[in-house]
Formats: sequence, structure tokens, C-alpha cells
Amino acid sequence: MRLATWNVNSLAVRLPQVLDWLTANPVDALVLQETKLTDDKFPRAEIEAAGYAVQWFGQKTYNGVALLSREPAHDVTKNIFGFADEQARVIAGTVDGVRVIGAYFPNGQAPDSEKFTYKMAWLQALRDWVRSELAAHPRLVLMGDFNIAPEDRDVHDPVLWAGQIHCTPQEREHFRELIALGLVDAFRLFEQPPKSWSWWDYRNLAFRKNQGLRIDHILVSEALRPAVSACMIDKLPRKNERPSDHAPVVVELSTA
DNA sequence: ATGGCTAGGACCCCTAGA
Repeated sequence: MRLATWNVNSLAVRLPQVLDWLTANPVDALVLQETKLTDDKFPRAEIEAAGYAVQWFGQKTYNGVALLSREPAHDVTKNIFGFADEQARVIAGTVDGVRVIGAYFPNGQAPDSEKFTYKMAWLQALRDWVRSELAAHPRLVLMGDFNIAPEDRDVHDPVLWAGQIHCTPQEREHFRELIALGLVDAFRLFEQPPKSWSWWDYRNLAFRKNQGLRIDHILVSEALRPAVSACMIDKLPRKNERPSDHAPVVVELSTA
């Protein structure tokens, strides 16, 4: 079983690239972030024609998430149970016996901003909810755009980024607290190329210079950990003509 | 060569992303 996450930065723009990517990478499930589409504009027919069932949850202009899967997802939920939120950031469903949570974590803008306060509250609510999801579904994957670079090795220039958004001690502590629920960063289960990033700024020729951050993650539960056989970032779509600023991350589970 | 962003919305500039 293969699962993937990709922040597409507008599905209206990126749909052809998503369909091309799925043809080359026929994963069992794919979660998308930043679809930036109201639900009535979601390209359901095109995705179903490509052989995927799909669930979506969006809003105008910002945010928006989707869950594509070969087998239809069931018990689909949207956003964080018990956390009132105007923003469409989370979609979850059970696919082939695995609880799949796709999330677009708040950006946070700057450590002294109101958006950072929202990010902290959102992270706290996410943790409490994921704890209960784990109790109900031991086979669980939490993946998406976390907007957190967990360690300095996930940052191209840790000095430049020290204390900046995505790299603050508070955000990194929240990441560790998620791990402490009984999750593991699938990417770090394997030897990886140094300077592995999942996002590169559109500006400053950042991709060409490989100046980026690893902020898109796949966390798997302890019950699934023995099944994880590979995890990689696919940089290829970042080389497309009109790319998203994020690359997909893929995990492979050797399910019995 | 020494490079300088993209998307959406309402508009020819602004917000937001990260």
C-alpha cells in the first residue's frame, strides 16, 4: 500500500499535474492541501475518471483539502472534532483498514502574530483529537503540510531560519508532542539524502539552489511502523513548468 | 548570465503563502 501527500497550491491550476503524477505513481491514497476551491467547483469528475474515489472539503481562495483513494474512504470527517474552525484544513477517512488523516497545518506567519496564536491553538486541538483517533484506530497515518521543520537538518540554513516561523521552539515542541502520541516520522526511518526538502520558495531561484525546508510529513502509528518499507520525497513535480512550491511525499506500507 | 514568485480576487494593487 502506498500513500502520499501533496500541497498543490491551487488544484484549479495543478489538476493536470496531479493526474499526470497519479498515472506515474498509482498510489492507493493521496491527500491534497491548498486546493483553494469551494466545494461546488471541485473537479470530482476528472478525478473519478482517473480511477480514484474522492472526498473534499474546501473554501474560497484559501486552504482546502481532499482525500483521493483507489478504494472509497469511509467514516469521512472534516476538520478537528470539537474545534470550531472557519478554515478548511483537515479531512480524514478509513481506506483499506488504515485511518488516513490529511491536514493543512496553519502557516502561522510570524511568532508574534495573531496567526501564530491560532496555529498554537490549532496544534493543541489537533493533538487532543489525534490522541482519540489513535485510540479508536491503531492503524493510523497523519500526513500533510505541517508547516513545521522539526529539526535543524530539515532547514537549508538553520542560522537564517533560527526562531523564524516553521522553526520556532514552540512549533517544534508541538511536533514532538505529536510523535509522543505514538507516531513516527516515516521519512526518518530510512537513510535519506542530506539536504532533503519538501518545499522551496518560488523566489530567489530557491529550487535550483536547493534552498528549502522539509515541512511536509507522513507520521505513521506504532502499529503500522513495522510495515513501513520506504518513504521518499518526489522532487520531480517541482521541475514542472508551473509547479507547486511543494513536492509530494510518499510512504510505502507492506501490508499483509 | 550574477538571475529576484505565485495564486486569487477584484482590479491594474492587494492579501497570503512560507
